[in-house]
Amino acid sequence: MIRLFYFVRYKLEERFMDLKKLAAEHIYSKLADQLTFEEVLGLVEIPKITEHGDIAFPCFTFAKTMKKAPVVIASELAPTLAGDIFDNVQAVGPYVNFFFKKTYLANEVVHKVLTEKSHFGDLKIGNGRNITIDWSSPNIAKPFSLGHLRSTVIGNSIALIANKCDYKAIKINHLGDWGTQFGKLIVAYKKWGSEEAIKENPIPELLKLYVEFHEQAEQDDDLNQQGRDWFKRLENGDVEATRLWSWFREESLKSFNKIYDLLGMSAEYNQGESFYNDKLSEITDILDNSGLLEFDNGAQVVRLDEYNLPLALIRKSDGASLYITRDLATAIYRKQNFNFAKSIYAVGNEQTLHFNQLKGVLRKLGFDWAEEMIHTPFGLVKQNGKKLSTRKGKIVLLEEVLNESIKLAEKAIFEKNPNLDNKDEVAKQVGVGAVIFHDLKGDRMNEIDFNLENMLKFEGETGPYIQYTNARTNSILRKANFVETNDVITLDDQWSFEVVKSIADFPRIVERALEKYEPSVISRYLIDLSQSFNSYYGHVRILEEDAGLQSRLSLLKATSIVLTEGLRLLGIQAPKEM
RNA sequence: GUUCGAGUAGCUCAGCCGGAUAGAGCAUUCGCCUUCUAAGCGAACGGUCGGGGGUUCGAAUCCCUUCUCGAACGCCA
Repeated sequence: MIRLFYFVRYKLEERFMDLKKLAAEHIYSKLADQLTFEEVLGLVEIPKITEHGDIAFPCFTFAKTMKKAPVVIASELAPTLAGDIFDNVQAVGPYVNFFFKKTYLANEVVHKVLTEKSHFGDLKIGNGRNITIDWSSPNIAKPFSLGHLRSTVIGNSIALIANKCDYKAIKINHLGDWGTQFGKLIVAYKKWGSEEAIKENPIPELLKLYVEFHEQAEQDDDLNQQGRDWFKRLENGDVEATRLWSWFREESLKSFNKIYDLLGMSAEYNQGESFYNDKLSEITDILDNSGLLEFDNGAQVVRLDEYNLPLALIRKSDGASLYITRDLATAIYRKQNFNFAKSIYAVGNEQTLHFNQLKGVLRKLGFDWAEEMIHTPFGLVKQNGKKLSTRKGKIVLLEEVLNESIKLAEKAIFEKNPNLDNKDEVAKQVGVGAVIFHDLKGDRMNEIDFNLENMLKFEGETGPYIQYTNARTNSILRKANFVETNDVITLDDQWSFEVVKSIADFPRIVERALEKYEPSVISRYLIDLSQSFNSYYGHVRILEEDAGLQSRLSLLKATSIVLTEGLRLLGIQAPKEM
């Protein structure tokens, strides 16, 4: 009874949306006495070569039980596996190859997308539960670097993907707004700074002070002590220290917000490190009462041998807290206030050990939700094979990169489509889109060697290429005054079929992107879909006045919906014209 | 040294819960705008999937080993 219910639901909701499942269900219905549905699903695969059909069923595993050669089994099996959703089911060597009926699949897929619109691919996985995302987290008084761009863009996309899967994503900007460096900055400001200069040009001036401090401190160690003293005063609520700190923080936030506006991204909460200043006592009590703390060379540590991790240093010899202490308080605060189903940290690869230790300590403290803390690391941004260093003033300013990209987009529009209405807006969408896509195109863990020229390419596997493909579909739909109908889709050429199959894949892609917390699953997919579409466009004339016109336009509409939605999941706009 | 990550075409990468002839983009060469946006399409060129061993009917993919590169590794964050 339960099984039947499942089966009916499955048919209604998913039947047409996943070629593998669709074929597996069919094969299972013929081989139910020999295999379970899951076994069939595990065996079916999508062949690399189109001549081998849309779905292949390898017969090697039957060879032993049936005591026959796989080739023989395949040829015997093929005729029994035919069905009305297939044009052709044939044995080729040890495989049974299935060819879907193109018109059937095109009709199902296109109508489903036109009906569901941007909700196509929505998945009911999260049941409305919260996911917190430790997001962006630039350091106050330092420029917004390309490293923070990665956290911003990756975390934002993971949030959007989670929301599509029925989670409620909460991005929390864990600003680096506390620590000894503010003591140092205060020292530098008092020695060399000017109020007017900072008001005029906040971040570059603050950066100048920061760099100057580190240069001077190399000669004069007393400066470091003065820095520590001023930070102590700040912690103790000294009026002057607090005033300067607040001012630096405000000026920095203003300039960060300019960048967030440009990217079209924002946090649900700005809760930086300073936010937890008055929330450390709880974790301190928990640790003191846990019996886990041990003294080691004067400092207090927690051993994590059972996780094969080096011990975690929790408290300095002078009793002061450390990074991990603050992060423990942060994790507990987030659990208490947001009751997250998962807590994601979009933070660089170099902090993997830190997060493993954080998780280990929480686990030893008996918090079982530590299992739901997920660090989604990403590779470093380098230049000429070297890490970018703020301290030496070697840094690439994100704002300049974005503005340069927008300028190039303007130039491209001026050359290619000078009559475009809202040039400025589109240039912004394309320029910013190029930078975002470049960051999200590859595996998170890949290191990025910064290269402005590569970053600002608008041809090939780029953001603008996807946007252009979408603009193309919209241009044709406009020209044709397209109106949706319920007419049966009659597409049966090979090029449109590739587009149909790619569209049908979208829900699975969303699911996979969520499973792996990997935006590049989406970006890769969008490249595939765009290539399929552009190939179709190159081979078939869409605006031909014949019986298939409405079908072709419907496919374009469906393609546009999926491209737009996919770009949205990356945090990229999809202009209808460019 | 220990622990992670990575090594696939000249360059940047995809494929990695094993499957049939290892795929894209860039670069190079050639072709396609008097009909839908050429930010495009088609074609050519380009490979000891770091090396070695193993498991398997079958390995770029799994296991072992080795080399190379990167990151992290106690009082910074």
